[in-house]
Amino acid sequence: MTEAVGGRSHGCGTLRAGDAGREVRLYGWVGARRDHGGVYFVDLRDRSGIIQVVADEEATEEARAALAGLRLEDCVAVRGRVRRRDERNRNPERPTGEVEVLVERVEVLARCDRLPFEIVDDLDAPEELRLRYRYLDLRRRPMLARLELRSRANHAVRCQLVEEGFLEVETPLLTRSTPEGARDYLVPSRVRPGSWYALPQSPQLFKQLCMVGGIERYFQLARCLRDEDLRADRQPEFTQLDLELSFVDEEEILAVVERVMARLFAEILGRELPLPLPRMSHAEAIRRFASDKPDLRNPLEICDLGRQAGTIGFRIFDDALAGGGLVRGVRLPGGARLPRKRIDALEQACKDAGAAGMAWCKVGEDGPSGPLARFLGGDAGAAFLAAADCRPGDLLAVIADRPRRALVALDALRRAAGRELDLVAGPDRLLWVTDFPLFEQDDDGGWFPAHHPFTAPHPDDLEDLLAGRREGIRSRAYDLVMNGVELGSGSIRIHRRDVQEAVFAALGIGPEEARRRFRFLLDAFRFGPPPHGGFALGLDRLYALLAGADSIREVIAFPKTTAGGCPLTEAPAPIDPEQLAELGIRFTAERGEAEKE
RNA sequence: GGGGGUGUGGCGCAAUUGGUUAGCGUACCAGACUGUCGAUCUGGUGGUUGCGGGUUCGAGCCCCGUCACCCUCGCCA
Repeated sequence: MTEAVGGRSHGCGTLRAGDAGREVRLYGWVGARRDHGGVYFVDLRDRSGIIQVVADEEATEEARAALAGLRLEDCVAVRGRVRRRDERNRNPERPTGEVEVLVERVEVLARCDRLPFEIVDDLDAPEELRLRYRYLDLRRRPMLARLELRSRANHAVRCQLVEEGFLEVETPLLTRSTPEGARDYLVPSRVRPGSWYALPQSPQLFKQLCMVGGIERYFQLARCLRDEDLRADRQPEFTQLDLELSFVDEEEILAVVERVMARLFAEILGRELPLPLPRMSHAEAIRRFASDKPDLRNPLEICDLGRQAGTIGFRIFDDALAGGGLVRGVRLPGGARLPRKRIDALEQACKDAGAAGMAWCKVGEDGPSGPLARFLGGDAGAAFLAAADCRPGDLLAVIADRPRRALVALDALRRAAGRELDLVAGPDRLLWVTDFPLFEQDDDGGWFPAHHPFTAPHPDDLEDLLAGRREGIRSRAYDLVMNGVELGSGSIRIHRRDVQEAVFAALGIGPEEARRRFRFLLDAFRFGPPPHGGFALGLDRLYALLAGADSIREVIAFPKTTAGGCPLTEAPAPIDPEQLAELGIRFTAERGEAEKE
């Protein structure tokens, strides 16, 4: 490669005692330097690992000077001879710690400026800074390890599915708006001014078209784009393992996904994932955990106090029930010993989740105490506590609110209580949540698809659906949940025209609107569509869990900030007026001002 | 769109109730040191306290606005 050193012969991290005496040519970056005024050490690092390069009295004066002149993170080539270290100088902390490379020749390939942050494993720098210099962040071992994990996991997924007869198919990025319900990213068409592409929120319709096309078993590591606000577990662009199968029912789809998960557990974590995974209906999950993605490592459960809450004379409960709301609580076994401050923290968690407050009482040997206690004196109070199965030493926390908000608060309460009492423990807990409702209702009473409008209804509810009912209709949709995180979801799709029409009708989508939005799919379904269904697994979330990372940004090479920006490229950015003119686009005055400069 | 948090040399932090010249570690620069391994020791450079305004004799600290980032509710099937 370079004339002075010669072509690369080894990776730094690969050298072992058996290589002693060998001449090696290494390429990499300068890590720590240690200068003893006569003997110089440099930790040379490449992707394979770190090796100590040394210049002592055996090295030429020129080589010693060259090594001593290196700075942190210079990119260099080194030629030298591997030698075994004296016993007292070995470093058992490192795989290469038995050897070192006596330098013969050093060539600086590129100097490094002063660094914005240190290249160390336990870096504590602002994330924004790490993102602006992501290429430096990636030099850190933990980042490299996460990207390696991601690459190995992607490979394992592909191997498993190809072995099972799946075909990897790429679908368009420039497409038209699809029915997922999120905001689209739009791309203007130059050749057809006024018309726009949409970037895919998922390949949903294309994979169904693949089924009509006879692919039978499709998969893709698909990039998906949604213009919505971000979170620690949400990016505007993310990757999902998208798959679809023909001529199968739920059982085969769930089994395939389970085998993929088991393979990932085996290859990435080195652990066996016991199959089949447990299943729970959506209704049961809501009832017991106030969540459609319960963390089963948390043993706390929700109790419904709606029947007793109206009998104790507490106006907040009465009002909630009168307004069609819920009164439900969480019993914290042994929670009576919690100090007031910790209980306040629980209430704050409920308030943060949108609840007006949290009623609570401690249960003692001689009756309840705390704010709620004065309503719990008589038989009604005893019945109330009994309904929650309270025993002396417990803390009972109760939420009374409109149904949706109550459930959000109860979920938050359960999570916070699990944290406060340190109850969330044990091995990873995966489960299927099944029998989701087909439709959900927004606060204005409008109905929308809980999954998407091509989800098949549960066979037992088909008659009700065709009769025009919406409430309580179950679907053939299912979610995969791990440790309280929704990893993915899927469903059996509708392939019967009358059922599809009934669903559209239930959603208030008339025949014209249906044709306008989904014509290509409805057309395709005229030509002998096979029964089919599929699944989509959020790989960023899954890999974050497998890597033990707090945020999916840690397993994405170049992630966005919560405002959807990229600190590295400074995207999104204003563009030239000429580009806009060519596309026939003009900003409104207000926006135009903002974009000027 | 709503709520909360953070913002002080490149980076991590400190600075009494508002009070002298904004301090420490690390990185960086220079010097010393022949076996270190996140080397050590000595010395040094480096700050418009995110930005704008206000209160005050006096603001890193108090008030208002704004920006960026993070968390969260809505939103995202």
